[in-house]
Amino acid sequence: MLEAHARTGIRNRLLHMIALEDWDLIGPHLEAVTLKDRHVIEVPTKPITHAYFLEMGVASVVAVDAEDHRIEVGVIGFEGMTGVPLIMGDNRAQHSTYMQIGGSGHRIPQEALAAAIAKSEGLRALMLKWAQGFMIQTAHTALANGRAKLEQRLARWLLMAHDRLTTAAVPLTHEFLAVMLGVRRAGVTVAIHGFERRGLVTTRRGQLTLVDRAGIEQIAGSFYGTPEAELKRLLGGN
Amino acid sequence: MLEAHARTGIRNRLLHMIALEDWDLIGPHLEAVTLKDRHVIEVPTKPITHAYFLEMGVASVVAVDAEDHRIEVGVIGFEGMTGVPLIMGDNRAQHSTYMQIGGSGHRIPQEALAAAIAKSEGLRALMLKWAQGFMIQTAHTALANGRAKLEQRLARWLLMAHDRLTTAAVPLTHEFLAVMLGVRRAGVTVAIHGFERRGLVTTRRGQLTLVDRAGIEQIAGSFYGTPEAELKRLLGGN
DNA sequence: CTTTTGCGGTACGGTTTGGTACTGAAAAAA
DNA sequence: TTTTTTCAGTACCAAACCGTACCGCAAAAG
Repeated sequence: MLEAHARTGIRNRLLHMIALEDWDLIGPHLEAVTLKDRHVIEVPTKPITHAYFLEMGVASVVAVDAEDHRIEVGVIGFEGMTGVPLIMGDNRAQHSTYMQIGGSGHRIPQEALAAAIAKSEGLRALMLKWAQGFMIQTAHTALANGRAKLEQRLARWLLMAHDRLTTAAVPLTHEFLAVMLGVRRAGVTVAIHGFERRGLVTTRRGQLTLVDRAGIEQIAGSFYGTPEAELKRLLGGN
Repeated sequence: MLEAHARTGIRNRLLHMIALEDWDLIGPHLEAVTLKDRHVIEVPTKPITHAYFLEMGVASVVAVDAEDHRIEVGVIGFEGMTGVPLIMGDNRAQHSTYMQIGGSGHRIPQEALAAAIAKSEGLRALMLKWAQGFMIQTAHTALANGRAKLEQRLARWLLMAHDRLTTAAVPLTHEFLAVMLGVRRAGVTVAIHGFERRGLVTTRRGQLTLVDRAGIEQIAGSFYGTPEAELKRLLGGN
């Protein structure tokens, strides 16, 4: 639980943007949580018990179908929250959501969130705009999946991760990157090797560090950037 | 404009599900429209002036980036409405939306829709659930784009179109199918030829008719079906 | 009926990616 | 420290798909 005056210590953009008069609807219900690597937040078809406002780390939202095909459809960090369906009035998880890079955050029970959204129009508007931003991200993931090459998609992912981290180090194995991008592990290895050879990243076992962000942006081209710009527009430039 | 008693003639699922007490917020603002092939409904970055409730035909929502890469991220028919961002409190079009297969519908001005959603909780809940269903569709499009083969994606698209048409004939050129799937026109031609050889479809210039829907479903596998089932769950089985 | 345009069938080389598998090395566990 | 596990590097063939292009034919326009 967080008192109103405690918000100064909060990094989460959404929590930060909650109007003072709405804070009583959210703050008292928040529970600080540590979120380790691979911590599972939502499981497909199961009820969503909490929404998580991340402070640190990166969560992956992964779509899964009946034949176990899977691919990442969105990433969430300190700029947003998990549990988008809750905002839409649905309490069933559609996708698999888990921490891709460990961190921390605050979570709120589904019931408390629903009550808060029902009571405050401002709160509802804020979260709907976040949901809209997340939709845009998913749409652009669909675009990248369909038309970008492996190297471009990898670059896009690294940039999105970097945006949500405080260091340039991305602690992740090739295996997990491959799952998220929906490609072979070996393909990721080769692509990363190419980045390394061009001086864009350095690597260690289970870790990858961005060195030349501009260079990576150049590779990603226009597959990166639109969702980020749109989220800024939706939530204001602060 | 539609009177309350005129709703019996309506095929659109969403309009049909609007509660009687909410109808006054919507019905009087509706304008019947004929929607020809390629009719443009929304243009990226421009304001959304109307939301369209389709009666017949199929609309495509196509994501576009700065380098003009494009791919379809959703299709809409009589089961839904265009202008999802309006539901989320945003009035700017993110994607390109246009009629892929001509038809008809009713449109409502953005302002009237916004006012209606603000006034009625039930109306808001209904449309939010539609938006949630559309999000799921987009996520599964991302999944199919990343992991399905051309043949599977084509099968998926044909099934989604068929769901929204009254006849088994899909009046569409290979060229447009290719744009939506984000593949070569020639690739579509070859794939359709394969379907035809297996007796799944018959073709005429600018038209394609489903013959063996079950066979097409088998090809699409689990890439088709989830969004459809989820929309049913969200909006009720009626 | 003739002309023009757009659509579909086909081809070919090149690139990208998948499937699979083996290996050495780094990190974690014993 | 030794053993076990996990991860990254690499290789090979096959399949899928792209870029491009040409040509004949159907449908629309004149």
